[in-house]
This record gives sequence, C-alpha cells and structure tokens, in this order.
Amino acid sequence: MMFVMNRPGSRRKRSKGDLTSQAILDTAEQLLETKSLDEIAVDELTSGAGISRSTFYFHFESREAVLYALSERVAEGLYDSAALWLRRGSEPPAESIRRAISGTVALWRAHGPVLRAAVRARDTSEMVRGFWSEVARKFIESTAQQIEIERDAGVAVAGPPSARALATVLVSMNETMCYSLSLGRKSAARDREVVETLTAVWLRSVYGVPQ
Amino acid sequence: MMFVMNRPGSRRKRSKGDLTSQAILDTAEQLLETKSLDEIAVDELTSGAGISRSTFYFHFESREAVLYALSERVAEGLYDSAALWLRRGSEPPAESIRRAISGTVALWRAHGPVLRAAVRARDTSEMVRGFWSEVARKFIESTAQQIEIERDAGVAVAGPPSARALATVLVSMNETMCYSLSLGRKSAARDREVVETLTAVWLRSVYGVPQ
DNA sequence: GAAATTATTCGACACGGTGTCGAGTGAGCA
DNA sequence: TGCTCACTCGACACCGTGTCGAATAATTTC
Repeated sequence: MMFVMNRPGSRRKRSKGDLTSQAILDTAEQLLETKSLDEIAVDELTSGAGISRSTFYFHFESREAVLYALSERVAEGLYDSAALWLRRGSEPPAESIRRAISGTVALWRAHGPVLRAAVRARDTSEMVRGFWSEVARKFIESTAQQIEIERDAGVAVAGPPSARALATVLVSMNETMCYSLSLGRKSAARDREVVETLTAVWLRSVYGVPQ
Repeated sequence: MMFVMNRPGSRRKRSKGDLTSQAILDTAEQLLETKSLDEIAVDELTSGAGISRSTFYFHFESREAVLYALSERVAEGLYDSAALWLRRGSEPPAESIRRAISGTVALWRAHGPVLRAAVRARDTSEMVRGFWSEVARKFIESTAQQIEIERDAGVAVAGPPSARALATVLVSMNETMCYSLSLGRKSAARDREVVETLTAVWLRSVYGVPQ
C-alpha cells in the first residue's frame, strides 16, 4: 500500500535494503497507532521487520529519521490539500473553505498517528522541525495571499490584523483541532461538527458575518 | 520566590524534606527553560538540589510527578485568568476579551517553560492529562456560558456552531498561539500583535464584525 | 535527656535501551 | 572464479532508571 521510490526515473530494481527500510517504516507507522515515538524501542521496529536491532542503524540514523521518512510519505497529500486553500473561480468562499478544511480533516484521519508524532517531534528534532515548518509556511503563505486578494476586492474585512497574522492563527487553529480530533474515535458526526465550527471561524474572521 | 504550602492551616515548621522538594522543583523549573522534560535526567535535578540521585525517589515518584507539582504552582494564576473570561458589567466585549487574552499571554510569558512541558506531557502522563483537561474544561465551560448569554441577549451571532464547539476551538487556539509565542524571544510588539489578532478572531467569531 | 520512632539520605545493584565496531555473509558483476 | 559492496549480525561500552537495605539525622515519647 505504501512505498518509497528510488530516485525518480531510476530503473534500478528494488534492492533488498529498500525492502527492509520499507518494513521498518511500515512497522513504525503501525506502532505509532499505539505508542508515541519515544515509547517505541528500536528493537520493536526491527523485530517487526524481521532483522536484528543493530541492522536498524544501517538504514536510519535514529528514530527521528524514521519519522522524517514517514513524514515525506504524507507530505505529498498535504500539499494537495494546501492547493485547495486557493479559491477556485466564482465558487462562494464558504464552499472552498469547507472543502479545504474537509480535506485536511480527512488527511489527519488517514494518517493521524504519523502527523501527531511529527507535530510532537517539532520541538525535539531539528530535522523534523525544518521539514514541517516549511510545510506550515506554505499553508500560511497561500492563505495570507488569498486573504489579501479578498481584501483588495473589498469582499473580506480589512486589517488589522494583517493577512499574515490572521493566516497564521487560522492555520495553527486547524492543526490543533485536527490533532485533538484524530486522538478520538473515528466519528463522522464529530468530524462534521469540527469542520463546521472551523469553517464558521474562518468565514467570520476573514469575511465577516453574512447577514 | 516560589513555595509550596503544607496542608493549609498547618503550623508545622518547614521540614527538611519540604526544603529539598522545593529545591528539586526550583531546579526543574530552571532546567525546563533549556530542555524538555524528557531531556532532563534525574541526576541533573538532584545535583542542582545538592542531594544524591536516589534521594529523588523519596520525594517524587517520577519526573512527571515533578511536572505535576510545578503545574499546581501555576494553576492558581491560571484560574485567576479564567475568571476574566466572564464579562464585567457594561464594559464592551472588545475590552474584556482583550484583557483576558492579555492576561493569558502574560502568564505564558511568565511560566512558558512549565506550561509548554505540561501541554506536551498531556499526551504522555495520565496524571498531568487529568489535571490539565480539568483546567481546560473550566475555561471552555465559562466561555461557552458567556457566549450563550450574549446570544440570548441578541448581541452575539447565533449558532451553529454551538456555543460549546465554538468555545472549544477558541480556547484551544489561544493555547496554541501562546505556546508558540512563548517559544520566541520576549517581544512586547509581537505580544501585542498576537493579542490583537486573537482578540479580532474572538470578536468576529462570537459577535460578528462591527460595521 | 535517653530511647524509640520516623524522616531523610545514600551507595550498590539489576535492568533495559542506545549507539558503535569489526567481523561475517551473500548477491551481482567483471 | 574471485572481487566488491550492500547488508547483517553479535558483542561491547555506555548511560539513565528505579529499587533495596543499610546508615544517619530529626523528632517524638517517656
């Protein structure tokens, strides 16, 4: 189901090492459903992958490096979701915002454990922090840009707060809510409520209230 | 500067054990300014307090228990801050909300390291989670109550989202922003910007936009 | 104020996890 | 066939944790 590519375009056959790396990553993703990253011992990872503990260090530098690799698996989907922030044509704002938020929630539902571990590791691992702050930057950037477009068009309420500050708060808010939502049992009703609430806050904060 | 009381009303003299517990707590709070809780080894705590490592376990069950005790030190101030959520008399909403948010930001500035450690430990330690979810509950509860009062008075925009769902999102948002704000260098300008932005989101989400 | 009790401290120990090293092993290729 | 390089392994040194029982300091009891 999941896989890591060799360098793009490489026709090199999947080597044995790739397979073990894969097995480690799969085991890690599975274990993260139960425990946090630093509760996972290296030998849990390797016994799950059918190799000895020391072999782990041939494939990864550390547990954090595993998380980094897992993050890359998810990042692609995240960027797709980011593209949704940009409003399409004449569609009303409520629709595009709801759709974008729905997409983010769905992604957190699909990869909650990895995303939560990544968020937590931001405070710990320089490597992970760099990666995810870049992701966050793109989200915030495109949101701020969109807010500015709407303000220039006279559709959105003017600042202060600046488009950038507002975008930062809104994006962080989404992340926080997705994090805590993904901790609970999967529930379509709860998902819908969160999407509705977040959408309402976005709309009111950016556009004001529809009378 | 900081101290822990014996049972209230007890006139028992400060025992030696109380003093070492204190020293451990003070050392912990100081170390948290630099490292996260699980980067702090027990012997860093005890050497800071001038005792041997094993003596630590006489005073605390674990590192998490230390954090719990530190949380209690801060909790009081937090409840004072919570009381501010409730709007005072005829004061305009913008004022009371800005004042409440300012209070929270100030508290995070004063005790950022402890509060951050506590937030992180929520996912790890049952004890810490219980304590802080109770704190969060009170914040959310009183906010939701206030939103309902304003809605009934026709001042705030009606739901959905429900007062409770809206309150949850807004309170979490504040926490998240305070967390990341307290990570950066102390800056009055930045503080002001964050307070303004959060206030704006609260006002627009609860009351709608002033034309 | 001496004896008994309780509070506090300590060093030693067993345990479990980490990361490294050098010695294998084996698959593919010249 | 033999070389090379990717891969694997067990052994080892290290570090932090948590527990135990013995030693000592403080406090209470008589």
